[in-house]
Amino acid sequence: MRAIAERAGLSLGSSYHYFPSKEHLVLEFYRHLHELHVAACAPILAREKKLAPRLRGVIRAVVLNTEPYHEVSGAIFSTVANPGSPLNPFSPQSKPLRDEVIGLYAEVVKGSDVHPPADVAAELPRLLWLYQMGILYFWVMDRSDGRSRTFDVIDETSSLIVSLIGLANLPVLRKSRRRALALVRRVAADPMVGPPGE
Amino acid sequence: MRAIAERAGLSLGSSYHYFPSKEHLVLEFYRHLHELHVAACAPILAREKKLAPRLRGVIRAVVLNTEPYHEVSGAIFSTVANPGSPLNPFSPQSKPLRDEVIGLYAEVVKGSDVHPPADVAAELPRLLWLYQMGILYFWVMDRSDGRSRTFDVIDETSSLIVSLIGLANLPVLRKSRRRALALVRRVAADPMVGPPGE
DNA sequence: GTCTATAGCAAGATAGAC
DNA sequence: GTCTATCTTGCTATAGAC
Repeated sequence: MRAIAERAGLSLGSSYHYFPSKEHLVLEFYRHLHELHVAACAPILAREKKLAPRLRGVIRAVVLNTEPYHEVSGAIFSTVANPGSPLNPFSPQSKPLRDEVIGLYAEVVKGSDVHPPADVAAELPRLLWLYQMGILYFWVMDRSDGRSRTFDVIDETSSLIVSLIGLANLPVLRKSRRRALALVRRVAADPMVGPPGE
Repeated sequence: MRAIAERAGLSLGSSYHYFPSKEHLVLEFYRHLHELHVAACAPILAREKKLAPRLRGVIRAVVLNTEPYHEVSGAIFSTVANPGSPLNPFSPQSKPLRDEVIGLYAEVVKGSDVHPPADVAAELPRLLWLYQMGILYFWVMDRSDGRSRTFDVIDETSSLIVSLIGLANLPVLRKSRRRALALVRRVAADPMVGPPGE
């Protein structure tokens, strides 16, 4: 809070005039990042119709957006990782924003040329949100120059995911697919992660 | 440290006679848990020859072992999640123990009836270690009675992983498999995660 | 709205007597 | 080896003057 107040050209005390607590401030910060992200994604989603570049572009945009805060991301992550924290991405307090992000990934899939089977389509946005979380975790740890490792991982994994979706209908994979999706549904029904609109 | 000293029937000051810092204590705690885990796995690995129950048993044993510390696991996780912390599971300081855990998963695969292709076999132990990390993260967040959700996830995912390994040789999956494993090799070469013996 | 000053707390670690 | 007492630091948040 001291560092933030200093950057804002304010005293520590004054910052509490604008935000009642650190948590409120950080939640606003999340929302700010998300709005930047949505704006950065708009041209990508308008231009690209193939799923792979859509997914790749949106995930790359997350990292590019968040890059200015990489230095402090470790500290943020430490507090956010606490299961009891309202800032935890799986917490009920984070649910409104989480649902918006999941909605963005619904748009990534819906506006693409890929039309997965209904059971896949139903869970895919949430799974892609989880994928984004995984990438962000990798990014937090990544100390490579220009974050090249993160971008490498994004390029490869996004391509792999799209390939896997294409293969999901193969008879040999169908049984595993059904079991995996049933599991995702069960876990998502948990109040900690929660379905939209609860 | 205060709480630990109290549980040990010591004063705070005295606890520093046995451990030079909190980090040293926690690393010892990790090692203690790992040794319990190895002991718990021995009968499972001696009895079971099929990969699925071996993996399932070993992962379940991790959770069962760690269950007494679930209440504080969130706090531990908070400090451990920090990329700069020596207690971070991906840190160089954690490497000796990490390699031992990876070795345990090498044993899980090696002693089983499944003989995956060489490229898969080379990276599988590290991937299973990562899988264990993911399960532990889920477990930290899990507030269900008796941790039933975690065990549900373990049962399903371990089975799915073994199925996927069995399918890895299918011609339709071979290309994705090669790309995925190449990526894992590249990332594992990173000093943050690091190959054994560096 | 903004400031300074400080309350209040928790934590890691140390000093020095016994 | 163990204790008590304390240091030091870092943090969130508030009080109250201007």
